[in-house]
Amino acid sequence: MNDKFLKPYNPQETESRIYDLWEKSGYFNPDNLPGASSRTPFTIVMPPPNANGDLHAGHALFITLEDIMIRYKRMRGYRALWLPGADHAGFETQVVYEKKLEKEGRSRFGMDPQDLYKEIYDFTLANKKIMEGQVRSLGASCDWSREKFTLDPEVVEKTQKTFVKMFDDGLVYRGKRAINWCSKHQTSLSEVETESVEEATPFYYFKYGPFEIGTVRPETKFGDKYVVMHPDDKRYAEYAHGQKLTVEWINGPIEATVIKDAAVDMEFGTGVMTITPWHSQVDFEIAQRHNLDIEQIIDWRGKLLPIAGEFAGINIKEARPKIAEKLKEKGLLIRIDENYKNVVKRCYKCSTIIEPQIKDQWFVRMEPLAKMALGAVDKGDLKFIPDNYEKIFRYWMSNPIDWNISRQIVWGIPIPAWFKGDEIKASVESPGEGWSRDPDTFDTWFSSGQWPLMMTGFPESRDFGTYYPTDVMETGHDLIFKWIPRMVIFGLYLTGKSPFHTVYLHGLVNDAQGKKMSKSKGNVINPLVLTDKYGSDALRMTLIVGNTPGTDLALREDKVKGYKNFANKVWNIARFILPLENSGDLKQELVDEFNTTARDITSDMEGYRFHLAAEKIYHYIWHRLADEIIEESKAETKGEIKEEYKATLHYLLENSLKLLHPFMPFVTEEIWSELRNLPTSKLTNLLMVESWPQ
RNA sequence: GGGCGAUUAGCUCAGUUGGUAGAGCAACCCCUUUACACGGGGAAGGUCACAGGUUCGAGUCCUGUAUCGCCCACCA
Repeated sequence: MNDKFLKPYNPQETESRIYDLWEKSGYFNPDNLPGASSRTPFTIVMPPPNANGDLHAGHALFITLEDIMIRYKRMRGYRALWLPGADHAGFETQVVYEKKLEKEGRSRFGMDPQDLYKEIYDFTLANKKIMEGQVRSLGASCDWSREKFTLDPEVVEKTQKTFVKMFDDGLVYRGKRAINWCSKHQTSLSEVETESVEEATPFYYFKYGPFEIGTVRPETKFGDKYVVMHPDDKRYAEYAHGQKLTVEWINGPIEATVIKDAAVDMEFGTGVMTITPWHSQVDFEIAQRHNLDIEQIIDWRGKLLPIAGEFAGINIKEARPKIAEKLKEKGLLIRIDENYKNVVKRCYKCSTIIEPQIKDQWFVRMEPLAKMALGAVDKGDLKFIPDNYEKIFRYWMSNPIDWNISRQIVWGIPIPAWFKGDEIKASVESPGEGWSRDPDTFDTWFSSGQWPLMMTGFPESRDFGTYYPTDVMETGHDLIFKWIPRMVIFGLYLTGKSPFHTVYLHGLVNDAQGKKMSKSKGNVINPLVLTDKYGSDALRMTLIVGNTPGTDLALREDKVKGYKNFANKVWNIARFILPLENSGDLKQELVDEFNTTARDITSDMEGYRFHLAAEKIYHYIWHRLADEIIEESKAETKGEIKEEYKATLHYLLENSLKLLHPFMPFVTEEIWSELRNLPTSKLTNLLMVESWPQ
């Protein structure tokens, strides 16, 4: 027996060596597995980590979960393929990079877009490399030979072709609509990139001619020359649609026009409102219905335009109280309701209040696509774990809002759209002389939504035939709206098949007190610090045991320590058993008992109950094999082992290592090589390709 | 305003189809016994949020209540 067994298990000296062994074996690529062509494929596409920072605890969790599934299926005889990649993460990365620029006293505004792109590209590639090393350190048995990046030229071109196809199919349109504008980041954002927070906002009642109007946004009211009420509202029956009135307003008298529209809620406020179509989707729709003038009041930086007269150039935040004050001086302020609660949208990155602005953008028509997705769920082609997420998915798909895919940032895939006067064309290459390209880039989810297709070699390749549709999509439950629907939609639209049959959603990894980790709270736990200290196997077990799908997990260091002790326990079991001669009969009742446990664990693995499987193998190894069976095997004479136990102990150790391997791959593989007395240069007979106990 | 989830031992959490409550850590007692002190043995600890209901039987199913958490939402 190797001398290293005389010392406690040392993950630091073991893990990277074992990982190299696996990687060199070539078995991460399932085409190299013994009998590959006759194996049934099992495929997982790794959610590509954003290549803009270190791996966090959430990454560690998904890498562990997916690696468990892949290792299990590989041992079960499947052609197990796990496809790794990295995401350029458009807006996310640009925000990270802008912060970096800010620290250096620089700004992206005024920079040459080409230079900026090049800088972010270098930054991202450097991060990507570091990140890949971190994924390896957690033991991920993914096929690096098939790795892709969302900005690989081939991926970019395919992504653009999808847009062109959707344009031809009438599924994308260029249109004016109220978009979510972040005045700090100078870009539009999709619905999922904003967060709505309820806030107490003063609600002002102003006198507007003969009417009383309510608003939370006096600063938008300069252009309000339409006063709208419900056609059935008897209180205002004397006023006719289209009637003109002269009213005294902020900067003097204006001519107001009465508009009757059913969009007005008679119950709310006074039942009368003035509209600001450029800065509200509801108002914009009313304006379109009646063919009204639409005028911008607030510029792209959040300052008032010349229409505001004396207030022009003032930031809207400062302008609001000033304008209210002026209206009060003019005797037009009736009262203020200070207790009004209003929902305010903010940029999910910088919390800047989102300003609705009307802008020409590309939108994806969601309704027909959402119907396809619902159909897949109805047919049972798409299942969710835990299953309550099906309801959430259905709800979202039943109320789809057209998706704005235009972003005014350089870091992304260019939208292949071309303009010449009023003409619009969609094509990857320039249509010719005189056409200018849309300067915008795609929302990052437009490319990551196609990720399962890209990773499997859509539209035609040997891989695509073999590995698409994939099997499981494992990701965080926070992506139930952001990512999952988009992948399902693109998969169904482009191939007619859902890109996966099962969606496994894990919860958030919180701090030891169960509180959400955040940089501002300073409670972020770096998983790599834990693996350095206790080993990756220990962290993996910590993240799995007791962690049910969809439920958040509190990451406690003492738990990690506990599983480091377990790794050492396994090590010492090996130390006890390995020197014993492996011969003679098996004790059938112990074998039967083990097999019953193994079947139970297998059933948990098949049912995605990894938290139970992990706990059961842990319990068996420590409290049954070590505490009881090994103790029983000791003879009266010191140092002697009962003859009839020897072969059985070998049997139980070997098979326990197999059951434990998906969870704790490093320590089990290390013991296995000693068990098989393998020279480290020999790459066959690795535990990772052994058969799962039946 | 809707929706979802949670409420089980001091702490963090398990408990698949209903059958007299489990783990890890912490705390208590004993043991340096020749695989392991990153260890072993033992003891202790819960009216499973509350109130009803279904059932021979409910932590597990149904209804309601309370508290906490998360998500969604273009009523000015």
